[in-house]
Amino acid sequence: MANIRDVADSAGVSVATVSRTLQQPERVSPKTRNKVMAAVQAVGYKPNLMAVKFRSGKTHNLVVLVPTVANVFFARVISGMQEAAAELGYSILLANTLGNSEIESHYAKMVSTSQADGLIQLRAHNPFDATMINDNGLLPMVNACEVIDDGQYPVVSLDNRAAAKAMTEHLISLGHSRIAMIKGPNSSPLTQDRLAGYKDALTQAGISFDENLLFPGDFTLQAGYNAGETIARLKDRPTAVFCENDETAIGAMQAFKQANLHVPNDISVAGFDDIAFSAFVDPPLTTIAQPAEEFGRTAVTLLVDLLNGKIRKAPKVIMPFELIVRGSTGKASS
Amino acid sequence: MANIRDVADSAGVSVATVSRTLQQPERVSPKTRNKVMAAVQAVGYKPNLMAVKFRSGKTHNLVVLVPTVANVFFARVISGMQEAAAELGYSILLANTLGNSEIESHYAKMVSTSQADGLIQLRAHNPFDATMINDNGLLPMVNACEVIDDGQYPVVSLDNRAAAKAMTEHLISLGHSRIAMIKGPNSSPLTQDRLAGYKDALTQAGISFDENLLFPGDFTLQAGYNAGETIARLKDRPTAVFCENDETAIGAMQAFKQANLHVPNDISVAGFDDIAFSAFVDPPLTTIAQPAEEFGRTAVTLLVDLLNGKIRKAPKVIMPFELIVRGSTGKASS
DNA sequence: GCTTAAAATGAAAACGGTTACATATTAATT
DNA sequence: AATTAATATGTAACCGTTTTCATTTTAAGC
Repeated sequence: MANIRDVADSAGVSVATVSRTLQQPERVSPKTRNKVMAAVQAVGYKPNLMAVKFRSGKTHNLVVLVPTVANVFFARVISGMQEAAAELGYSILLANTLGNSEIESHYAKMVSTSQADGLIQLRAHNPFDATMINDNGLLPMVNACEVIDDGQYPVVSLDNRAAAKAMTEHLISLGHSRIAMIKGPNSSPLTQDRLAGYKDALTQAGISFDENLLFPGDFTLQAGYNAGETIARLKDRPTAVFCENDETAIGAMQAFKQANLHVPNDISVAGFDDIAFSAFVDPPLTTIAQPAEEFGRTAVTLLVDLLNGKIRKAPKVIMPFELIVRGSTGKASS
Repeated sequence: MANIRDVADSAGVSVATVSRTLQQPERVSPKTRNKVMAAVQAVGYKPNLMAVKFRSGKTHNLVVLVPTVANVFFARVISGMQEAAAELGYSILLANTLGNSEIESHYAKMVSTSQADGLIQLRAHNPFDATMINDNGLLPMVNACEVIDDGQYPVVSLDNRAAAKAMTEHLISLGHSRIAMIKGPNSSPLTQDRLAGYKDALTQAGISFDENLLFPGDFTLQAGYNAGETIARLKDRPTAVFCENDETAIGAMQAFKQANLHVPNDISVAGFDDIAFSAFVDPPLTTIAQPAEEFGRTAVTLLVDLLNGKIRKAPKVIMPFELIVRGSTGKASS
């Protein structure tokens, strides 16, 4: 494998000149620039980027911790990240953590071991023990989507509370007053925020909150199905179910159908995220759309700014949401 | 940031001893080992892995080119990869190529620029121009899932032809003889193989192949929906539709429902892949299950063997499939 | 044409580890 | 206790770049 010295010899210049030609072409005369470029071609030179990154101390790699790439919403976020990263000259190292904190640590350590410049977390908690904290005590990190905002790190998030309130208001406006909620994991801030928004809307409409209408879930199809089965069997069945994500909603709808309940005539179902499948289930799912790709783009941009010292105080970016009304929600069947 | 020299000074030994303590602990006496370990703690030493990888020439990174992480089947494959990689001491660098050959090149070049040791492709074609081919003319690469087998690289694949034949036989056994197929992109070898299997079964059953029952698609929900709409409108409608993946099948089912066709009474629908959603649509989808995680594990294992020179001739691994019969296929309504 | 500033280039020292080789220490053998 | 082998440690070269600093070349100003 040809190295920079081979190029230098072939071009009859010093290695410094070769390096400069490649890094800052304007700093070398057009004449030598051409000589060097020709030599690069001639010897088939490919810079050893491991050496470059080592020497320069900048890897231009960003680690992204994603709970599971199987989540179609995250997949869209990742697409946005990759776009923005490419534009800014960075590579994304995607870590599919599966909620496993060992895997999380493994990849997070890439920052403290100089394999990556910064970190983006799509799932906010405090995964980082002291061993992976860098010198000034703060990792170059951005939290996106699911954030715990302790003011230390930049965050890009949705106003989940407002979105959940908007969806609940939609259901109330259709005449529903017994509205169940299938939650995400209690440990998730998303769950808390969406629950709060749900309560906000109830309170505002003068509907008293009923703890018994809350059902546990974990954002999976199966959990939605399980909760749906339970709900279908209730004597005093709610007329609407608000699910904290679309997978849950699709699972619940399936359970309702198998229990011979018609959606939305017998029971309305609403989701959250607007994943691609939601438009193709029967009936199509009413949900909250999030600008997923934009989440990714913003997170990357923020992180790169942070790395370049362009950010002093940790900013908070709130992304807009949109209520998408489809066929799965309808008038309450009193 | 403390470096190896700081540790050496603190422990009162040479840098070589520190390096040995960390890399091959058995080669240093227990006494100094303890001294060094204590010093590592004391100064908060974190090896600069960029330096290690540069010096040793082994990055222990594997690049994985995935057409789109949004494909839930690929997501499972990736999970398997990450597992196997972790066990073998490798990191997966996931590249979401979106079919964009620039992104593909960008990440594939990580191998020729010493940022990664090898490459796994989940979508086989010939993306690599000469500039990214290494010295001996061959990249350390494994093709998985969707493979063009030119005998040069190890492959891990499914017998798509046999699987498609099995599914078609299933439909024939239910009395169907007019069986449509919604294809994937023609450029994909998967499409060709599955089409061949479909024809095999028809031929074997003495059913003549009808070109007009072939419908274009691209593995997306929308494409399935579009094809489904077309099929629903046909005067001489087929009684079954075999879709080359589950997304397509789910899209088609939705179109059928909106056209007031009942699945499977009016028309049977079959998919391929057995993604999680398939069990939760109405009716649940008959499909072909693939050992997705095992695909990933095998691909990684193969690549690491290749890197370690344990493989001489490019092996071909064929993974098993399973026909999963659910509610979307039923007796032909003559 | 001479002086001076600016631009282009080269020599060599880093960067932070690993590792071959030399040397010192310890253990084994007689 | 002396000799030898085995083990432990140290010295220094090296990996392929970038970058500082010194030097040379070119351009500018008068």
